[in-house]
Amino acid sequence: AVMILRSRFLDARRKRRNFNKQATEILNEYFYSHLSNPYPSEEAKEELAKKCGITVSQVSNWFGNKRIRYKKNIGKFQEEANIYAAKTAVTATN
Amino acid sequence: ENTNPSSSGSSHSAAKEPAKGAAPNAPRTRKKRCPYSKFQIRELEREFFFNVYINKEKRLQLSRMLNLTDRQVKIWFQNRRMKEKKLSRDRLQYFSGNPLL
DNA sequence: GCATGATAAATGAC
DNA sequence: GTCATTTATCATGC
Repeated sequence: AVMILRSRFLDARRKRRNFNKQATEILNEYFYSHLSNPYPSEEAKEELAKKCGITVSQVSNWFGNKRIRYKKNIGKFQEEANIYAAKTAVTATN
Repeated sequence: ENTNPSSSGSSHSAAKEPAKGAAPNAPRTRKKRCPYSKFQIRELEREFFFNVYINKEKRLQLSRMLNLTDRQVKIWFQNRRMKEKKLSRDRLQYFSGNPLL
């Protein structure tokens, strides 16, 4: 039984599964509302992890990938940026 | 299996700024990430198994054997220790609160 | 075929 | 030394 769990852990480590849409929404909201400094603190990471149902390491991975891929091609993310900018603007007015 | 560009040929091989002396205002270019070969990884892991912290002598010896710089071996051990720590955290999280145990 | 999450070299703060 | 990070690469999803 232990061996089964161990093997399950080992191959589950690198099996990649996309996050659900809600988690991605939460992460993107934070990223685009902190675009001038998209570096969440350790506490913010823990809170995001809890809300998204993922680990803190996964939050760090997501922001690392997001930062460099956004910087590398800002134009590709322009539409996405506008969407979340409008979304946060709406919530700010409420 | 590995055509390793780092630390090859010339014994002093500068790790950064391959540009010739033309530009004095060195725009220090970051060294490109170069994945190590299976052989290099095997030997590094073997040494890591014996001692997580490597001393200067073994570091120089390994760097010569694997055609890497001292700095590369040193950094590999640092990253490897961080990896081990993360693996421990993941293991703990995975097996904790598991009803099957 | 790229998008995406995870990992492997490399840097820098401290 | 640790450790968050940058960057490229890997592996998978779709």
